[in-house]
Amino acid sequence: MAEDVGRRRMQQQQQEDERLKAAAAAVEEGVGKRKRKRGRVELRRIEDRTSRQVRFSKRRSGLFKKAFELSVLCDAEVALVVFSPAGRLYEFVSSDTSVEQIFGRCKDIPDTVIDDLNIAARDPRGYCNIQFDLNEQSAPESVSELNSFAQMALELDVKEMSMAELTRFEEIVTEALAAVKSIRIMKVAELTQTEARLKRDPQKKGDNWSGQESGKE
Amino acid sequence: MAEDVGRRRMQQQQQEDERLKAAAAAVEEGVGKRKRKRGRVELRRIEDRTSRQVRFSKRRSGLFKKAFELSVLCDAEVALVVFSPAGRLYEFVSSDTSVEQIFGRCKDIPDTVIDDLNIAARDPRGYCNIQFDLNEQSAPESVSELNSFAQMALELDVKEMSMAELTRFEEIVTEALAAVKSIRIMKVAELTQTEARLKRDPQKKGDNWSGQESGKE
DNA sequence: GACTATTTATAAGA
DNA sequence: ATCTTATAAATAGTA
Repeated sequence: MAEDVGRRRMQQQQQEDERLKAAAAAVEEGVGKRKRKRGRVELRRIEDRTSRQVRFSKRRSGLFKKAFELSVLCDAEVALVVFSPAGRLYEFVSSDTSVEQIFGRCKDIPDTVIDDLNIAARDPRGYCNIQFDLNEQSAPESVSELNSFAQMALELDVKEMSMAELTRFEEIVTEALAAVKSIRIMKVAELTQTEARLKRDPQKKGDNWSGQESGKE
Repeated sequence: MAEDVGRRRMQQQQQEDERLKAAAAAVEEGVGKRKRKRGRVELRRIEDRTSRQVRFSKRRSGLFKKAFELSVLCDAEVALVVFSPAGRLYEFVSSDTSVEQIFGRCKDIPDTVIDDLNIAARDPRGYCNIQFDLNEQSAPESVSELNSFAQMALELDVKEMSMAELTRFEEIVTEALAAVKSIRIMKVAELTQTEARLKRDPQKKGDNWSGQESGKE
């Protein structure tokens, strides 16, 4: 790590820190009604009805726009469905196929959790789910998973979470558990075999774009 | 950066024009030196393969983040599926239901086209999908477990833990997961009951803004 | 993956 | 809801 580089990062990091501090402060003083800076929002359910409605409208627009742009720019198929709290449904599909068709394609493909945002990736061809490959870091960023969870747990009151938050939280904990298990198993293997010499041919976990991509994505 | 304050609208319009002109110019002069300004992109399929891949990654991340934020902030159900050009599938679902379930809900609702962005809205009024009727059970007050775990996760470096620590940690996470699950289940039951009650007494909604929205369109 | 220059998105206000 | 403006985020291009 270069020192000067770290200095640069401080700037961006400051924003994160501020958010964390704000969240922590909000938790401490209970129901914060402080005057936040414009544009900044803590990631939790908006309590005020009107405000929530407005934000829903705006953000929904933004989300659909983004989805549309992604589909055009990158020639990707995108299907997006949003239920408002009132139960109204909004949907977007990039191609001429229906939502059901696109989603029907999901079924036969096994899951592979990719990151901490509840994104799962499936590879339609040659999916071989490697559970624990001791030779590799099968739990690469899982630690960050734990950290994000821990952070979330500290910032939010679990009992006050909305369904979406709770669901998300549960997913994170699930991932965290998987991560811990994986880490422990690797540790066991490490201790058992002084060295990793179980090196068969490291199979590539399928390709997504050009065929040679290590790690995630 | 304050010289242009007060002319935002004009500027935005100008930017649009610039984009169009630039695009037209680029087309005219063929493959010129099109050194586009940063951050600006014309809305059409990116030809360069590598560039397309990079943008896909970045924008996909952004899109999923937005989807997640919308689900949390506005307590909305969101289902998002993206197929990369290579056929890899990424998906996000906000609630505890599967993608298929959420999209299954779309079928019986008549469409209403909203705008030119292929967004359709459907009003679910009149159909029922309540499935589970759970009786509220003992609330697992193991929230403290979660907090202790969170604390632990933040203070300790998971990768540096001893076997004993790891094992203990795994236990805690397991407990935490159980706690979160039961909390969420209870919440689901809660919501379900509320929902059922609303179905009977449509008068006393007051939980979302459906009343105001119902007149729209 | 990181670094900025810019553009976008959007939270408050009016 | 609409428009404006200040700020925060996203991200295109780069090394």
